Amino acid sequence: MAEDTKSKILQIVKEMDYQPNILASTLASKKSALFATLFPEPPSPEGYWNKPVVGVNKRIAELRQYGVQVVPFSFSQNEPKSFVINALKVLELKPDGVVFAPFYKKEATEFIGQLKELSIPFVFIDSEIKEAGQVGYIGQNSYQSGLVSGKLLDLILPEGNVLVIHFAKEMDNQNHLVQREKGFYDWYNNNNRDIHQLYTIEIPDTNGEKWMEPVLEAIRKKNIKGLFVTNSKVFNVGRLVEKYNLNGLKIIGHDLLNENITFLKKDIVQFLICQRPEEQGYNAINKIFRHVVQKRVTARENYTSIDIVTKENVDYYKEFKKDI
Amino acid sequence: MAEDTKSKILQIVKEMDYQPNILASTLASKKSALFATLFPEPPSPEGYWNKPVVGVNKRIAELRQYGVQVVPFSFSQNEPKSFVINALKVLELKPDGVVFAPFYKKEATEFIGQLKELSIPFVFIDSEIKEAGQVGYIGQNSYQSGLVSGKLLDLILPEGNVLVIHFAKEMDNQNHLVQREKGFYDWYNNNNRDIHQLYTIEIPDTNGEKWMEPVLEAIRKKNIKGLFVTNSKVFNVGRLVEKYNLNGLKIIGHDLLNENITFLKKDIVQFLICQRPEEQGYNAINKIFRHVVQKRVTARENYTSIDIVTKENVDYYKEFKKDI
DNA sequence: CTGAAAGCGCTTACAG
DNA sequence: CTGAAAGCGCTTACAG
Repeated sequence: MAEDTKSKILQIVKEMDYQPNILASTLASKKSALFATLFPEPPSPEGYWNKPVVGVNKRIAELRQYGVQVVPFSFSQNEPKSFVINALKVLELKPDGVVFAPFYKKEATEFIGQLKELSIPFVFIDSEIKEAGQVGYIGQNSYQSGLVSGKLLDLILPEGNVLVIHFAKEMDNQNHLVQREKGFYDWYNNNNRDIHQLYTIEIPDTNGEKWMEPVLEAIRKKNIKGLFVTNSKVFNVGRLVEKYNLNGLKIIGHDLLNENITFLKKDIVQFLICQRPEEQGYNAINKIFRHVVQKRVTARENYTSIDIVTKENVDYYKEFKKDI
Repeated sequence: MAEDTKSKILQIVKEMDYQPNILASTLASKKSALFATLFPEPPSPEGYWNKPVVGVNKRIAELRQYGVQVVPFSFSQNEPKSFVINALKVLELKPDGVVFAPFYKKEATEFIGQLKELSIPFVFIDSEIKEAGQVGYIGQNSYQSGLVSGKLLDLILPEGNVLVIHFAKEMDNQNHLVQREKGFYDWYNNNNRDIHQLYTIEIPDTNGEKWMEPVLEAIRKKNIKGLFVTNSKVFNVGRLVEKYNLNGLKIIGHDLLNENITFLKKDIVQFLICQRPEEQGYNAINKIFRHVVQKRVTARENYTSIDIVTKENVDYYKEFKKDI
């Protein structure tokens, strides 16, 4: 076709503001796509990592019409090797896209190399590795959420020292729990709140109640009045408080697990910092779908809001609604 | 067809888990729908009521494929008559559904009667009238959000009295500003916080700076140390604070207007209670669409979260993202 | 390389 | 009342 005819037509297309009918387009094209997810395995049906899966499934159900399918994989939160094994399974599947949590920095980096070799696009969820060639990241800015936690604990704690608890093991510098801790400490440092002394403790294993001893000892010997738990496992501290009848403590943790909500309502936990994990799962699938199937450009980083949840507003965060 | 043949077929349909292709369905059916919105007119391009409109337009753009159109109407925030006039225009249009803010109780009730007579379904946004025959409500639980404001101001205010400011006029009992005030007072009453005395003032008009006088007088004569503004117009108080160089005041208001964010970042305002107005507009259109076009059943009440926003987390609330 | 034809999975008007 | 045919607005394989 002659160039000027072409441009004339495009001109008219523009004038009439023609918008292709996306329904007809996807119906006719019969494209399909296979995705894989690789998330930590929740230790119980109440665990945090069940929540992103809810959002994933919701979006997948909607996208089934578009011929989209997903195969879920998971790995142990205490076993870097299980990440490697399941990452391998993902690669064998040869999916059109992957959504995963780069939980272990080293192992995740290797996996990323393999994905790139096979030209499989990927989206990070929950925590991120910068500039790793990802389509995008869905999750919180962990450092900033630590700052918020610091501010809030500072606000409600007139005196006494503070204990930061990581219920986790194998943490490296990239880990978002470490980033939260860093933000938290920085609140106290940047605002010269040195009337409070800060301590950190790492609890790798909460089977049984043996883990309680060092925490209890720290609380008693170090005049701890405030506690910050860097992940969703703040319910452990709630149990400790009830078992030993501790009172006067101010406690901040993360995420709306049922047991955490119970402790929030009992006023044992004062604030939960939340991040809408179902929405993250939903949005992560949506992002890889838009990239792979619809070839749309999406944002590199979609930071989730840092929700401050108390007894009084918790009821309006519990539901996940994408269906209004 | 014989009954048993029918049931046999339905049996197979069930076994195969047949799901109709919604793309093909809407493409073939060529249904279309005309909706109307009736919102308060924002006093400036920065005003709160521009935000729900953003969400409305976003959803409408997506639904254009489905043959959905919307005609927007608005009314003055100071003129109940303008509500009546524009409600009448809505009725003349004979839309298939209406989304509106029942801003003036009496006038809204009359409008509702007329909508029902014409069998036009409607969705409330921002504030609600209970049991009025609405398809649903999208917005905050205002009373509860008042409680949250009370708690937060209480938390940051060691001593002194509190002034509640309504920048509004013609408020009746149903008004959600009154509900917010009620929740706020109840926080102080229920927790026996009578070391603080509470006062309320109504400012109907903020043209010029004459309105500042009574507020300033109250602050000075009544030992006011904390202020709670029941709507998005807390920036007025910010201006007052800067003009008269007041300091040591603790201020809580509503909504992420740019000027409010500025005062938040300057630490003149300590907390903003927010409600994702763009999402509300988006969801309200979605709700009327699902009801009218898709004949789906939706929830009667979709309470928006009561977001607690500070200097530290505000950056993660500013964007409206339905496009990830 | 170009253009007409078939088909995606439904709905609906219409002939029988 | 029933069932076959046409059509929704696109994509893509294919004949020329």
